[in-house]
Amino acid sequence: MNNITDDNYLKAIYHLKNSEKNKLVTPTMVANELLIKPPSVLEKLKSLSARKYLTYNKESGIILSKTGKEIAINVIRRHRIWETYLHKHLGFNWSEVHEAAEDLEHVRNEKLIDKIYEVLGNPEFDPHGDPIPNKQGVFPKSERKLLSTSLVGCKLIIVGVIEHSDSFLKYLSEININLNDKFSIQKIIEYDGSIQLKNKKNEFIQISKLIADKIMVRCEKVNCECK
Amino acid sequence: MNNITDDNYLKAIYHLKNSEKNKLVTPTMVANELLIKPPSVLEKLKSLSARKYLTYNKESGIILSKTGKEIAINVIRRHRIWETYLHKHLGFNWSEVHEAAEDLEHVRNEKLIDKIYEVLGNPEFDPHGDPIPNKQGVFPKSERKLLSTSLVGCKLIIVGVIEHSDSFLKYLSEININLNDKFSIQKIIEYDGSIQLKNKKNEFIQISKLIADKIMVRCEKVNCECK
DNA sequence: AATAAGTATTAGGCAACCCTAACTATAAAA
DNA sequence: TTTTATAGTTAGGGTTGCCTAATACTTATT
Repeated sequence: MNNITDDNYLKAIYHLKNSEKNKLVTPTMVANELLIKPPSVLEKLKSLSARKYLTYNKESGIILSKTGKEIAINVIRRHRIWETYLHKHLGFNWSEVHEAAEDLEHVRNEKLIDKIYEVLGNPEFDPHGDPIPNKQGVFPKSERKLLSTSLVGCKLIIVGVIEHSDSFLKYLSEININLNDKFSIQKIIEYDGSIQLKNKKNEFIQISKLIADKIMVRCEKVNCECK
Repeated sequence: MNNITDDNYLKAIYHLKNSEKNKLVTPTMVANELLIKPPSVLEKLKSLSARKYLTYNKESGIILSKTGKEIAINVIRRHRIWETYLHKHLGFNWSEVHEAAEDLEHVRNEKLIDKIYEVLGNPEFDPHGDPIPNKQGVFPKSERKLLSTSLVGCKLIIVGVIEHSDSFLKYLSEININLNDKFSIQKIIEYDGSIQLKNKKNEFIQISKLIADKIMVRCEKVNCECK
């Protein structure tokens, strides 16, 4: 439970690095992510870099060191394991898990996290479809891609979402799209990029491009053009 | 997760009040309990009393207000529910539960604590035999008494321990005394107050007065003199 | 009553985190 | 190129939570 702030900074930096690939991570980006002001970030960066968790300069931005990355991955690991546990063992739904996990991720008791990981059967993905790194910090491989990059005829399985907001997750539940559901792509409207899906019950579901950009899928059609 | 320090102060004060009944709670006692120095306590007391969680003056010592007591009981409730959960659902033993619970007790997600309490079947006692207050803050009744106040012939069931230290709990396990075990009292040595117990397998276990002072029991012999 | 011992308090400091205000680069736009 | 934003930085502040040193009380003990 010590160093909750360190945890949060390192996690935020890690996330930023991975979301905006190739772009560099700046103090202002971190400030926005953590809902604080840039000077606070600057100050903390000094402390974190003094402890060799990262380096920072204007040219290359903030770069996590090996140790810094390990800590961040560990926080993410704990977060996702808890989310999975809350979902599978305590009946929390898609949109409820995040908040509780946000606190639980800071509990550093190793035996505890090992135990619930084991009880869950060493899962590779959390209830949002996000990969759970193993104890060595290695993420599982998967051929996930954005729904919006799929083609007519793709046989899809929903493997994850990019946005975790309550409203988004609730919307998905409402239109009957849930993790591990299977769909085929019926039609893609050129005009606005919206997609018509067909589910197992032969019902049709219409999805806007905006939504399709936030859903991760795996295409199970052999040799599909989409890959 | 906010106000972890407030939680810890209020919990410490509550515990002190209840352990040293009738005695008044002083700043130095709190400092010792929390492993900090008296001036830190004095300072915090100002803040807590400004927020009406307690009152303090030299004559009556530190006295929790209704709200203060509620918060303390809630922390204790969360702690004991987690301990029970770790023990029953995650296979932690007697001496392992405390440390993890010390962090988990600060996670304030109500749905989470309600859920695990429910999954456990609304238990009334934790793995150390300590009572778990219900959601309204009411502790369950029980006729527990110290083993050291028992008499020859008592038919006892172990319902709790007063000390939670690792070494103590490990010792009890080693000499084969565990929660809910049943014993009868075979002999009491006047000279040093040590007690000879007989277990269900007719094995004898010798216990010093010091140990007997830290074990809570319930006597199941009808109309026993010990009450 | 005088000394010793321990408790309560005040004063003054330090570190962690966060903030606003103000200044400096830097990059985009006019 | 000059203006205008925007991002980065520094300076200076506030709060919380903890500390040491010094002082003021109390309470035993001699």
